Amino acid sequence: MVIRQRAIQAGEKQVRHDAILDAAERLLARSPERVANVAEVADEAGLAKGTVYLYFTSKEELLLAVHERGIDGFFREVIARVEGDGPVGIDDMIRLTHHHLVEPPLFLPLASRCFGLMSHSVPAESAIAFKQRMAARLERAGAGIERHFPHLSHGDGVALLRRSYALILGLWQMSADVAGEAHCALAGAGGVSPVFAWNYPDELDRALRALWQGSVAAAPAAR
Amino acid sequence: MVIRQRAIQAGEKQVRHDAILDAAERLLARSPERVANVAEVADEAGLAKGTVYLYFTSKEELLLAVHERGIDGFFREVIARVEGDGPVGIDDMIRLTHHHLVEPPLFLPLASRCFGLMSHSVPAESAIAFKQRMAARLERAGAGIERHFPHLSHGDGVALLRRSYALILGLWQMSADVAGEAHCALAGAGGVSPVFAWNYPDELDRALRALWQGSVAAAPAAR
Amino acid sequence: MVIRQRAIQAGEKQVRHDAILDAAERLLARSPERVANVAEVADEAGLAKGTVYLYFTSKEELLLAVHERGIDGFFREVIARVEGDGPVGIDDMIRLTHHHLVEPPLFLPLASRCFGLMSHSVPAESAIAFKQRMAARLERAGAGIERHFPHLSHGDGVALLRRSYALILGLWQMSADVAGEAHCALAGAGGVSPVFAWNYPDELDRALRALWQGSVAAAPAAR
Amino acid sequence: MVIRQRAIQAGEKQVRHDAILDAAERLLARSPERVANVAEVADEAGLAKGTVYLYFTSKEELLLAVHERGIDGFFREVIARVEGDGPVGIDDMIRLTHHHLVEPPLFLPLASRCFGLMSHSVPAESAIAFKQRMAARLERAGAGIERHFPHLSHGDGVALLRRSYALILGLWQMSADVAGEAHCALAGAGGVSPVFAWNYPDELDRALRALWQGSVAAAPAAR
DNA sequence: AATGAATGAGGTTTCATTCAT
DNA sequence: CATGAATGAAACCTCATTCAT
Repeated sequence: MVIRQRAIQAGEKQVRHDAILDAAERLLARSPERVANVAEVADEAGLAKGTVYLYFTSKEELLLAVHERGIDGFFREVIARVEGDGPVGIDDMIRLTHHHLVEPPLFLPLASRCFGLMSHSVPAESAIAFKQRMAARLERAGAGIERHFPHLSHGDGVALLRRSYALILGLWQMSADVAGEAHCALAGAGGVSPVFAWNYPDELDRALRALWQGSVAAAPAAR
Repeated sequence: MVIRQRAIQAGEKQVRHDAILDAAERLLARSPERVANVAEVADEAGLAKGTVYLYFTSKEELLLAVHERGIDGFFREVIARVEGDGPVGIDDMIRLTHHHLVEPPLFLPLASRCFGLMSHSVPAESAIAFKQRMAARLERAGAGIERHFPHLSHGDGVALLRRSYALILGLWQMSADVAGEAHCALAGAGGVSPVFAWNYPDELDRALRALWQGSVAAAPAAR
Repeated sequence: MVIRQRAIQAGEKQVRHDAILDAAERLLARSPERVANVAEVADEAGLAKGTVYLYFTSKEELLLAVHERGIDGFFREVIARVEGDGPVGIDDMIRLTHHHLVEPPLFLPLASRCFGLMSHSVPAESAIAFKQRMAARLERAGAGIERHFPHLSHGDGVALLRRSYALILGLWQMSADVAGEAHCALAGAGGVSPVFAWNYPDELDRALRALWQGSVAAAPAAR
Repeated sequence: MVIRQRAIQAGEKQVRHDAILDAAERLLARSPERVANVAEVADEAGLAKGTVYLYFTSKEELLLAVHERGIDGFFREVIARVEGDGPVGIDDMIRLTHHHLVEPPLFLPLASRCFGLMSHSVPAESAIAFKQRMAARLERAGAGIERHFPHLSHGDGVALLRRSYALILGLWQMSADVAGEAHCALAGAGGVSPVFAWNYPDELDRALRALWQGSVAAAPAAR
């Protein structure tokens, strides 16, 4: 392996850090059905295996970082919107969701894989730190949302986001479930049954819309 | 290992088949954080490793079968209720959900693990067959539900079940997420933040109730 | 790898167990300067890596077993001699030592490597069991020796063996010390210095003889 | 890492050289059960990893140097004593041994680890140089001892030191052997067996005393 | 049918050493 | 001289699956 430019300064290190995340992301996106091993990630990043371990404590932490970056992109824009001056409606929120969480081919598979993968392997400290960063984002986004939908009271924004995320993830898993191709095949074949007459993006759309409409209306669901 | 009586007749085979599922279920329930390996399952069932492969093509198929049995229990009772004579309300549905899906310690971890585990490892045929059995149950349950909630139109029952399941699974994963213990710790510590001020069973209850109330009311969410 | 005859019965298993030990021994003897890895051992035994782990919990336990077998051969013959009818003299003991511990090319390198290697890695249970088996042998051999050398009192036999072993090991390490070849080179070159004018087998001989003579004489060293 | 003053002059280099040895020694003493890695040594010395390699060809050479320094301290005092004017007795020698070799927590673990570690990794040149320095010390000490114990003839002093060292090292390894804690446990439990009824310092004391007494008496062991 | 011995691919992590800066 | 980022070989062990008995 050619010795690449060394990352001496903090900025350069950040670049390399991100390059590794990019590599992992590319691999994940390329074949969502499996988790790349560290050797592959290093290779994809044009680095040696050991170098990856200079930037990430373990493979799990690397995956968690990729995941977090995906979430972060979503939250940053949500927060920018809800804390900005313009009006924010349900459609805007759904559009953001699609753009950041549904369309990128890697987000959902990774999110789905992060459970079970990390619960066990990530040291408690990292897990807590992750959760705290997450909480900060959630809280800010939730509060912002509450400002835009006057019928929401304190805590409703966060709860809404939580349920949205549950739907996003849960529905995706149901569609990706056992052999998604099979799903398509059956949908085409059986045809009429409402069991197969759905596809993930549309169904998510409807479900989210129902959830939000039900929540921001005059008589919101209990927090 | 003692050589047990050979299962010659179909009935005996079914018994052995179920014994293996029972064993896997016990192990899963005993330590939900890990997936038992085949040797352990065989051991727990009082059989040899090779014997497991006489009844299940692969480990994945075995897990899928355990999962399906869990789902089946739920659907059988749902169908019995909605096709029975008595009245059925939202509370009844939520109670059944809790009883079959939330309370058994193994269901959710397993369901969660079934994605990603099976999507790629289970041969298409098995996957299709699984989906078809699933579809049949769903359809019957969905239709039954539609009869009990007059504002639902055709297909709404199935959609409602689908979204319910998404919430059940999605919320559980969020709570089990990265190191559930960390969650508890933070909940106790920070205290005030609505981000941590929730627990799975209660939140699921509220979310399901909101979903169903919103759906079965006069102006249901679009299918 | 060709599937070799399976070891079904206990006897066959013992054979395979020993075959693995033999393989490890051969490798150790072939290149005493390094510890073979498990893959090599398996290969040398004509087995797969995994098979080695069927017979030994870990690599350390395997090495410990090789070591113990070497010791065992020595003790078995010592015990046979001292518990037999014939007379036993110092020369006999020294001869046995040479035959079992000095001449086999693997014993000393392995013994030397067993410290530090195992202290950390072998679980306490195994270590205790090993020590207990060792103690039993030592005690029997020590008691037998005391019967043949009337001036020895209780415990002197064991102490004598202990010190003998210390000399065997300590002197060997000094000679094998930093690059044994260098030793030879210097011995030939400088010539006259008593520092280099010794070789392991002879020096061990003299040291053991002095130790035993001093110990079994009328006024033995304090236990 | 702060860029420390560069060592331009020979004296400064020696200081840095020793600082590295000190660091290695401290780490070894702090946790005798493991060999520190180069990064730790550098860190402990307040230097960068690469700097260590400016002063030592390899990790092995570094360890060898630490070891040699330990031996050197012993020999320097021994030589001072035996070449001094006062009388020197067996007790004095044993006292020196304890002070320099037994009591420092790092000496024996390191000495023990030096075999096998170095035999193959240290280039011949270094090994020869090491041995020659060692020989010079040994010879001087041996000769001095012969002057103080009139029954010793030429070469006996060196042989005595050699055997002493073998006992020191050999016995230590036997006591440190497989899981020293186990040893203690068994010693407390079984109680009566002479196999466990010993501890290193006392046994070494007795063994050395016996060796020296037997050697310096009128009829010494053959050289 | 049942067994369980044998297989061997597969992945993570450590760390001595090098060398661009 | 000093640094520390980068390297990549090396080694362990697990476990799903096969197949001789």
